[in-house]
Amino acid sequence: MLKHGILGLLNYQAMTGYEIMEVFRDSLHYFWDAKTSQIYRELQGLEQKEWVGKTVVPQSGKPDKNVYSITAEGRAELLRWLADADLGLRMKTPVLMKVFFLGERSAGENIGYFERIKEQCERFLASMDPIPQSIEAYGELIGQKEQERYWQMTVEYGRRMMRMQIEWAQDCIRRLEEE
Amino acid sequence: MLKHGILGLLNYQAMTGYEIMEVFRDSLHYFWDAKTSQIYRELQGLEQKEWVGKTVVPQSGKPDKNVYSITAEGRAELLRWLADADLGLRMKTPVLMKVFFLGERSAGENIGYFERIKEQCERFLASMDPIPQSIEAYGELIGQKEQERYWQMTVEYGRRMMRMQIEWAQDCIRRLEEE
DNA sequence: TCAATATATTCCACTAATTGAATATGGAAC
DNA sequence: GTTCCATATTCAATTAGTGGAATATATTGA
Repeated sequence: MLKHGILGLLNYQAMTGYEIMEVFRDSLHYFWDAKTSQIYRELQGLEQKEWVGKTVVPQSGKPDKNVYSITAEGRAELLRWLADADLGLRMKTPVLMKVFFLGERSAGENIGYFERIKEQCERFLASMDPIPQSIEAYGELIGQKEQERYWQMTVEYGRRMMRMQIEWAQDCIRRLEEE
Repeated sequence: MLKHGILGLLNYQAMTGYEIMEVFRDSLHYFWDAKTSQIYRELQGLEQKEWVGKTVVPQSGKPDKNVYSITAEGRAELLRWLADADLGLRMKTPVLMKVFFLGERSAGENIGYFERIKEQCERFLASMDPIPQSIEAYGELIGQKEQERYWQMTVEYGRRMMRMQIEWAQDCIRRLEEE
């Protein structure tokens, strides 16, 4: 998955590992968390597969930059992945793994647990407010205005997800308070 | 995560790897998919950590059964994990990794993509109908009636998640049809 | 001027999960 | 009677991801 995410970004423009890390940290972070070390390792893997090429850009003083760009094969792989029958709906939901076993704790403690979920989701929801703006700015910057609508769809998903979790946590609290 | 899920199940009653696999396949599957081989490997890991103990039960004809049961340390670890500050909200959302890069394809193709998401979620939502019943039956079977309410909460999350995704996919289609 | 932050990358040990094959037996259906 | 399914477990190769340290320099702010 991360492999294809990186491929997708390099399809917009050539980038260094550091720049890719920044995009993940600042923009994709809310649906895919990637550690710097993994991004660099994936880049090496992509290079071996010849889905990306590396150009070393010497810099005076600073260490050399490795600028990666997508190859024709890489682009073909990106399109293959997008067309793949796997829609990407399967995912692991760690919060439910915990909730499933919450019976080991007291109802009071668990109400606290759901309150914290609500709080965290509310804070996150609020923090998403400026994202549509920065998406627009980024689209403008890299000259990819047509992509924006899809990026906005991911933000919309994030928002709906947070609202859903807030309502669900509220419902769980109601169930626990009921008796 | 899987480690703690297994620990949670063994906390209800002693089980073989095969029985744990069945629970994952039949009940936890919709929020945590676990391969049989991984369950057996995790059991070995849990045994090494002394969070579970193994009793070999000889069977006539059939190969011996390894029945695992939780230890005092295992139970302590389960409670520690439940009380942990990490609520388990961070997760990877592969569907959004794809949607983010859908701009490489035509609007028509992408409408098809979202239609398939809607269909799959609707099918899944319908398939969840009998789950609350089987949860009740399972709770009765293992004499854990008090746990049921938490299991029902995970089902409720699943339902809300599916409804959210259906509405979101519909919204994405609307956006793509708009112009 | 000192410390912190940003740029830029690499390496390592570890944990987690996937995929699939292999082994072995009992029982039910056809 | 044999094929398939359920029971029951193990092994191996591979991929994916975590967490953190190490290295090196430039710029910014207090």
